[in-house]
Amino acid sequence: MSEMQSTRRGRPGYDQQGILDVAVAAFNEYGYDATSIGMLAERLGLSKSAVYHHFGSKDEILDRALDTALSGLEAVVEDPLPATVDQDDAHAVARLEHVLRGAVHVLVDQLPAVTLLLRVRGNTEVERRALTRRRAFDRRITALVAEAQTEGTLRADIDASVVARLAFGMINSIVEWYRPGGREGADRLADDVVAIALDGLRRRSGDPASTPNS
Amino acid sequence: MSEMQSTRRGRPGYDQQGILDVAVAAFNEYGYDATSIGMLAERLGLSKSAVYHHFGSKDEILDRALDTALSGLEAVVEDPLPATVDQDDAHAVARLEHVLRGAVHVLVDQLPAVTLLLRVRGNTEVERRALTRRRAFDRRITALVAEAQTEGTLRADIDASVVARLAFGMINSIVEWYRPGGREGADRLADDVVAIALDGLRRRSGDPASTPNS
DNA sequence: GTCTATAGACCGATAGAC
DNA sequence: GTCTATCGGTCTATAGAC
Repeated sequence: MSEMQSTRRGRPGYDQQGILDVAVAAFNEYGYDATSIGMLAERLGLSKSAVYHHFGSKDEILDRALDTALSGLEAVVEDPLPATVDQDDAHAVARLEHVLRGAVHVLVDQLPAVTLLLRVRGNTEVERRALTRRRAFDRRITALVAEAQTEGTLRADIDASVVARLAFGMINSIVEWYRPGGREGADRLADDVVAIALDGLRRRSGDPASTPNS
Repeated sequence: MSEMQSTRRGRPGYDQQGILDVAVAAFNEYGYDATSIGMLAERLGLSKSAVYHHFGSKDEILDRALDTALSGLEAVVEDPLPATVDQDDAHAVARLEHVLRGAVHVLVDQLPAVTLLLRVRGNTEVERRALTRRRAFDRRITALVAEAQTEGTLRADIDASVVARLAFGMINSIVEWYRPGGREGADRLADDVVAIALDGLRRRSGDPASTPNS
């Protein structure tokens, strides 16, 4: 967000966000380590030194990109439910469904940054800080699952942290194949994820007949 | 498999499999690109040249490791169901469940190799060949899902390829957190995956009460 | 089968001119 | 804000002795 291409003056060139977009795309394409500053400079039509004018180090570029993804995800768990379905006996499961849908949307809206985040392994200090924030996010999801199990709306025969990990494993895997402009929109995709995770794929007696809509 | 530590003769040292194990562990820890032959040599207690005696290139090590994972997964889809539940109206869904469980087991048994496979992005010829084999595997899963939808045992309101991708996204995400020797065994984990994917997390009226068993 | 030594290329980062 | 030039370091791979 920040300033867009509103009132930039002086010599034309890249601002930090413009360089960031190109860098994240390259990191996702080749991997962070395999992407040199020289390659970024080439893609930007700049020299290496010009890139170093905008960012102090390669690590700093990564840091900024990961913050974009993490901020988006953190906003999802902090976003309270629009108080429509409030205060009944399915409060936690409704919040969980809300969070699952929100996560799918963040993932689709910030696809490059989230893709980068999910490939971080913790080999540098910047990466370890990002993983710490990711784990805090995971703990909040696990707590939400446990709450829904306690209120009786979620099956309680599977460990809450395993549920949280598998559910978000399913969501996170979307970055491996989702491409904007495809047939599947974010809303539809969120519907599919929620349908599988909460209600399951198996058709039970009493289900209405349905046909594929691809 | 092949020969194990049976009848090796001559100067003691590593065979290809021994080097492979160390290499895959290092690739997973630091990433393939960030792992130098020098680091492998150091871990093995050998020189760089000694490593090049066993493998012609870094790429060849990767190729062999990916083949291990892919062979395991391919064996799962080719493995016919033990003909117990054969020939009823739930043939395809039973085969799908069998494949889901088999995939979890391969993933747990060959954790390092599968982990490596799932991080391949297709930047070299070796990686692209591996991705081609992975896509062929995905297509067979999608076909199985479509078959189960046609026979009426799986809900048909979600595109078969989306179902296949999300289900295997959930399974594949296990490599991100599963560690051998943990509380969760492979069988138990496969139960959990099948329970969520096929029956869903939501508790429905009529479900027996249950308690967590962590 | 393992070693030392070295080649040739590329890396991240800096200095300083314009 | 962008450039050229360059430093010190690391990488994959090869050559050849033992």
